[in-house]
Amino acid sequence: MDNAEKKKIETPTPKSKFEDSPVFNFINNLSPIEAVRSTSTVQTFNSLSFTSPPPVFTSPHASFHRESRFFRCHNSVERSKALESLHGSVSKGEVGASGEVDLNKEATLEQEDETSCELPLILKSDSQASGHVDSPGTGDIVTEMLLDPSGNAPQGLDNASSSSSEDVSVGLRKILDAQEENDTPGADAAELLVFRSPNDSEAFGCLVDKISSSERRFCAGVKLTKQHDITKDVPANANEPLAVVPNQSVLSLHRGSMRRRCLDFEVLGKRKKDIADDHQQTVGDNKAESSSKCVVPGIGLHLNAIAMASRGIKINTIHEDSASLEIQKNFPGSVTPVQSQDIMPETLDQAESEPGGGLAVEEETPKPLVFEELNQDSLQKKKRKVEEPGEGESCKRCNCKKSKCLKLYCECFAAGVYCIEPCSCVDCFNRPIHEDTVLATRKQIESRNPLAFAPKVIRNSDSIMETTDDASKTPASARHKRGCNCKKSNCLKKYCECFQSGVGCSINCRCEGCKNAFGKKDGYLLAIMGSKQEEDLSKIQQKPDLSKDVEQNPSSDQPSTPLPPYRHMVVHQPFLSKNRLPPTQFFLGAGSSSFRKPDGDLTHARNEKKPLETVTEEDKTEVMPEILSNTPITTIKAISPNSKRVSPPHIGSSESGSILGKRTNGRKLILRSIPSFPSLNPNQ
DNA sequence: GAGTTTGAAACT
DNA sequence: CAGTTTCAAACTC
Repeated sequence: MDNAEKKKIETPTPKSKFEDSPVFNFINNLSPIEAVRSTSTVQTFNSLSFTSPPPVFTSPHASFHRESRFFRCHNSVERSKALESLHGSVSKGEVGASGEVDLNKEATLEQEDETSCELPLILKSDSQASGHVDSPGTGDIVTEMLLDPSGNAPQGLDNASSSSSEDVSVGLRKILDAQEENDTPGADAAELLVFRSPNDSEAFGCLVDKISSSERRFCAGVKLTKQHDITKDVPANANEPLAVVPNQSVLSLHRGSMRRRCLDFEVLGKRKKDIADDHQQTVGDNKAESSSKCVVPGIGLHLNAIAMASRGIKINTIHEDSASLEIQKNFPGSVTPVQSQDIMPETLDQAESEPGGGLAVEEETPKPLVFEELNQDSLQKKKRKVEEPGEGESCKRCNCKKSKCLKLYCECFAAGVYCIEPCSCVDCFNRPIHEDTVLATRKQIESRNPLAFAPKVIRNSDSIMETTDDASKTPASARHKRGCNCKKSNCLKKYCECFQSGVGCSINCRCEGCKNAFGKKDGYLLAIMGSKQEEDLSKIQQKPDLSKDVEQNPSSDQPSTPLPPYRHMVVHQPFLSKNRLPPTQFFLGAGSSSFRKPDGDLTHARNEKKPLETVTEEDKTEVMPEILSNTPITTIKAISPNSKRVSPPHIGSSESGSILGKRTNGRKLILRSIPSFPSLNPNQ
């Protein structure tokens, strides 16, 4: 059935024969839904087919898809099993099998050819889909599904599923074949499909699903070996990284996550095996291995990586703002997963691709696509430069003596990354070799505290800038999840987690004598109080639709509106959804710097942004963030004349719990995540 | 680099 | 939940 159909489809059949051919039957079988599917598919292809990875397009999409995909991976052991089984079947298919396999293989090969070039993984898949008109429709569907599981894919699948489940398996086989075939891009693609998600997921991770994000981080395992292989394959000469650079860069952009050194608990299957192999080979020289990992500057998937990345970025951005410089220095940055994405991929790729790889701070951020600029030599030098002195900074390293790096005391472990060579830990168990142990320990810890591995800092987009221009410059939106408990440091040293994260203290803090430069607890409280009052007033004065207000806010919002900075970021990263979540990233990236920017800049940014985004989107984003954010804005009065946006919820009560608002809290979260996704497509 | 301080994490 | 201990980072010298 499938074969016949596929062949028919592939080979241009005279229309006259259609009636007789299976194709005809196939067509007949097509339901109205099918038509819809094709339509959607077409759209997808069109957009995707445009090889040049429009940052805008890719990132949103990618992140979007990845997220869902990742979840799958994560949630289901089945998946790994399925993959394994499929994997196993691959060989079988090659040997024996049906035409399907052959076809698939061919397709795969073609894909490789096409994709092996410079196209980002995403594009690879895309190209596959779009490029192969003749390829089995099912295959396309599968691809589509994989690429965008959350998006249109499901529909396509449904339709496809009607044809048969085999199709799906075929599609998977394709991927697997590619992978098998090896380190080549194809393999990469396979991995990408699976692993890219973590990255992006992080991006989304923000407020909506912290927990999940934390897990994702952990899951975002990366097989360095593979990566290296990829690198080699791309250029004819492996020894000449230079040639590779461009390609890698491109690739890296889209699959930065892969390169991260992370704990991968999810997919233990093949990758795990590989890792184990690697380790066995280098058991004695764990260091060597780790070093390789270490090479990756941003390695740490998680907070660490982010922080590092953000640092680089920040430094650049920060310089602009002299005032903020000091603080910036002290604060590596924020910890937002999202941000990492932008930065990390490149950094990682570069670093990895290059033997000496270090962290090219300057290049990474600002100009993601400019790989050519990076001269390998210079790059290496830079990296080394950065690495050496900053090693401590660029890479998280622990110094654990007794915890075996299996407790949250260990920064690496807490960040969800494996310890690497540079770590000075003793009896470290936080190594890929002990993956099982690590996993078990992690679970144990999570059982105690589900949020143990969640980001410590929650950044809300909206509130970000709510602070006024004020000196306090408190990143209103960003707050430490649990708050600090400082007694003697006055929240002015890195002992204080709030301070360390570059965020102000909040109600959650139990600190004494808080003088947090990013925002005092008192200020926070006052802000809340003030906001509440304002809100009340506003409510009284304007009882119109809340929804209306919310929507209006974005556009009409006062300078006080936090959005601006946020939007500003958006420009670079066109995710609508990100707007909210990303705030974090934004926040971080610009991190502290962002909020420090002069109002003028902010305003400007706002203005610029507005045009870019649809009002709707903003509205959505706007509303949500507010709700979510506890943001205490120090100068609420000045800020929110309208007081529309002013967080009604916050006002709810002086206490954090109440602040969020009973009703709003849970509900808001949901709204946020859901609406944003759909919106993305339309914009694109 | 060693020693001290600090506060989070872990334990009771 | 509170008190205590353990731990490693941050800090100081």
